Order: sequence, then structure tokens, then C-alpha cells
Amino acid sequence: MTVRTRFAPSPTGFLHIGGARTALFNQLFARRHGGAYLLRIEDTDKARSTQAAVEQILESLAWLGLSPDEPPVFQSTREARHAEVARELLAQGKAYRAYETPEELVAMRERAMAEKRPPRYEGVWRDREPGPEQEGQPFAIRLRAPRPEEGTGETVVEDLVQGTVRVANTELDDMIILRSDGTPTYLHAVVVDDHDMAITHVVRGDDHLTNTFRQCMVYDAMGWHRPRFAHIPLIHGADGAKLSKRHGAVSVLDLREQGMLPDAVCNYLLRLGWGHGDEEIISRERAEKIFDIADVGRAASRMDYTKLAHVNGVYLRQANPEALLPEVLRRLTAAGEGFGTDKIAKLKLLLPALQERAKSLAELADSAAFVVADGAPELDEKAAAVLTPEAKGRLEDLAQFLSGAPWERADLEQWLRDYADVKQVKLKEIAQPLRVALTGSTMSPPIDLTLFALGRDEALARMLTAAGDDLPPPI
RNA sequence: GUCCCCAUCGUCUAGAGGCCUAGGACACCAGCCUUUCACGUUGGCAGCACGGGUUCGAAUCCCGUUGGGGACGCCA
Repeated sequence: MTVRTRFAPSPTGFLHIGGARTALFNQLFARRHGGAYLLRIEDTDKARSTQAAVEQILESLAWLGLSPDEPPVFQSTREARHAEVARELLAQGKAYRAYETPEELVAMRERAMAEKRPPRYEGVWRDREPGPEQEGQPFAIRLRAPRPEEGTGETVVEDLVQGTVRVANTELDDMIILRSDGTPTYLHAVVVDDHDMAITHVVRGDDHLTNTFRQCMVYDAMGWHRPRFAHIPLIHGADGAKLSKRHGAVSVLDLREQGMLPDAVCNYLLRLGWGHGDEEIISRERAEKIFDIADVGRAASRMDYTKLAHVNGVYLRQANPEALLPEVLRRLTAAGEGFGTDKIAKLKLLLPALQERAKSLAELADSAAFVVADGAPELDEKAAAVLTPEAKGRLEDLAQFLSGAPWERADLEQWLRDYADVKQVKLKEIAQPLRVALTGSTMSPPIDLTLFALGRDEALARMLTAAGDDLPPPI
């Protein structure tokens, strides 16, 4: 039997990190077994589902390389089928009509809670035939839960991650599968859809673990084979609490905007809750070979943005500069104007050195800003401190000296060393003021490269500007 | 309240009874490299929640305690 998995988000908001990891595991598991990974949009809650959310989820998945192998299924288009199955269960006597109103049920639940009883449906209509007064009244369809006298007394799930999980059937009540307005409930729709989509392995968050027992009731009632289940633990925020907006960027699209690379995000997510020996940096290709759902841990893990940044830095360093350029330009031109070919050429020269020093595309763009700046860059605090009167004097002198240099990187380095020799100072003492003059910062790629990339005119101009502040005022 | 799940350095994890005086990674601290920063590299700090068993031997198995998390909807 071919493995078929699915990711089933509800479009009530953006795709967050936890969902992304669930999708990743589903895809990896399917690929590992040569199967298919599908997507089902669970949009049966019309009040909360939005088209914008659907599009955002699709975009997020596409960005992460987690688009499904088949066109997505929209659950809302399948309501007739859900109702059909519910009516079949009703016809077989495995389900029954229940006439309580939603308000009555809320009241019953609250009463049970107040009396510290389990808030379960008491089964009033389970064995009661509707009388004349029910004629024409709306009703919900409830599924008969197994009763101890009807079977083993417990429902068992062999979970691929959690192991054997069992629950007494007395914990299960008669759940509603079809609402009084004829729409299906989630627990019912999921089962019907998973069955019809021929899903063999349900990989999802372990917040669904206890729901699984209720879903098994539907499979069993219909005589369908249950799929295998794998409930993966949730991801928590750095403080251990449930992941929420308070924990920073939890939306996948936020991570993109912060300059994370999709493969880095997936690599990080893969290592949350799953490990393979001492391997840390794992390519998509390798992950498809070694990922095993049985190796997923059972404990919840915490989101660690610092480590994500580290992994992203690794991928950024390995990235092809050509591939990064458009994104860097986009970030640099957020203000509006485009750049001439000369500036882009300078950027291309510096990009490989710059990307080695950045942990995100955002940092990369920031660090590249000096390259495309018009004229001298602004100095940060540390940089300003470097430009002592003495340093400024030296800069002017150095500019004079370098104006005669051949503008090649190796030559420039040699000229700088020669200059330092002649002046009897360490290279560092001229490199730092020069760096500040050129970039506005005390940190930059190697100074010879920076000098070369900026070009003779631009470099000398910036040096003179930096030196200029301290020149005697013109008469 | 009831049920379910979980528990190794601050964090992510390796570990499936002796290979563990518990390994790796991030972060942190020192040193080295060096024209700055970063990278790299060397070393350091730091953990089997607790209590009982089982066993010649337990991070690994069992029970309990504590502490987390999740589920109990005509939401998904």
C-alpha cells in the first residue's frame, strides 16, 4: 500500500512554526516511503475561515518547499459527503437523532463542571424514540459510543510516536457528527476525508491525541480501516508556554521577512523533537533518506530563535551569492530608488564576504548598505571614536598615497602594508580609521577588498570626507 | 474536576541495562588565528526532577511523588 499523508490546517490565521513542522514531517515521511504528501484545508468553520488565510498558508508552504504533491482538498466542498456518511450511520442505527438545543447543552456542561463531574453528554436521546412533539424540530446526529457491555471496554491506539495509548470507553460519549443545521463536525469530517483521500498515516500535533479515540469511533462504525497515527509533540515558546504571538515571530511569513532561508528554517524545525545521532546540518535530500517518524521524541520542545539564527547563518554562508543578490537589493531598495549598475557591481564584489558575516538576509542587507550609500556613510558611535584628529590626518595622507596605487585587491593590500611600514605603525592602526571612513563602521569585510570593491574614486572621496572634518577651515 | 501524554546541560538533542567518570549542537566564558567583525580552532562552565523497587549492574525497566503539557464544543 502506498503511503499517503496529509497536512490539514484550518485557515483561521497564518501558518505558524508548529504547523510548518507538522507539514515538514508529513512530507518527509511520505518521501521517505515513496508516497504522497497532500494538503487539506479545513475550512468548515465559515465564521472564522478566510480566503486571505488560505492564500497565506499556501504561500508559506510554497516558500518552505512544502507544497503538496496533489492539488489541495477544501473540506467545505465535501459537506454533502459528510452528511451522507452521517445519514448512513443513522440508517444503520449506529447513530441517532438528539434534540437538545446548543443552549441546553451548554447549560448541562456548565452544571457538570460546577458539580465537578466530567462534562460528558448523558445520552438522553440514545435510546429514546422522538415523540410527536419532536416532529419538525431540528436535531443533531450523534454517534453511539461503544459501551463496556458491547465490547472490550477500552479503545486502543497504536501510535507511531506515543506508543500504545488506551482509554476506557466510559470516557467516550456520543459525539455529534452532524449539526442541526446539517453541517458536519470536525471530528466526523476529518475521518470521512482521510478515508476518502486514502490517507494511510495521520501525522499531526499531539493536541489531537485524545480526539483520536473519538475519530476511531467513526472508523469503526463505518467498518473502515483506521490509518496509522503519529502524534508529534507541540512546540512551545522560549518560556515553555504554548506558542503565541508574544513569543516573537511565530508566523512563517514573519521568519521570511526577518531574512531566514527556507531550508534553514526546515533544518531547524527538523531538529526540534527529532534527532539523528550528532547530525545538526541536514539537507532536505538527506532528511528524506534518514527521517523516521519513530525517532520523533514525545516531549514538547521550545522554540529557540538564537539557534535558528545560527542554522540560518550556516545556510547563508553556503548560499550562492548570485541567488542572494535579488533579495538583498529588494531589502536595500525598500525606501524606493533603484541602483545603477556600478553600485550593483560593487555589491557583487562584496557579497561573498558580507554573507559570511551575516545570520539573516536582514543583517546582510544592513551590512551592505554602505556599499550603495551616496557619499560618506554615517558613523556609528564606535566608529566616530576611531576618527581621532590624528587618524584624520593620517587618512588624508593615506588618500594622497593611495591615489597612485593600481586599483587591484592584492596591490592595495601591499600598498597598505608598505604604508604602515614606512609610518612605523601596525597595519591595524591605519586599517581601522580607513574602515570607518569607507563603511561608517568598525566592522566590515577585509579592508583591502572593501577598498577595491568601492573603486578608486568613491574610496578616496570617502577618505577625504572623513578626514575633512578636522581640516583647517578654508580662508 | 476527569482522562491522556511527557520529564538527560539554560535550550535542542545522542543515549534502546554494562561501551557513560553521560556525547554533540546553540548560547555563554577563556585562548589561538587575525587588518576589524565574522568564520575557523582549542579548552571551560553546565544535565540524567525526586523517592522507592527489579538487577551482579539503571539515564536506560517497574511503581509512586513532584513538575510541565494537552484534551474534555452543534471550534478546528
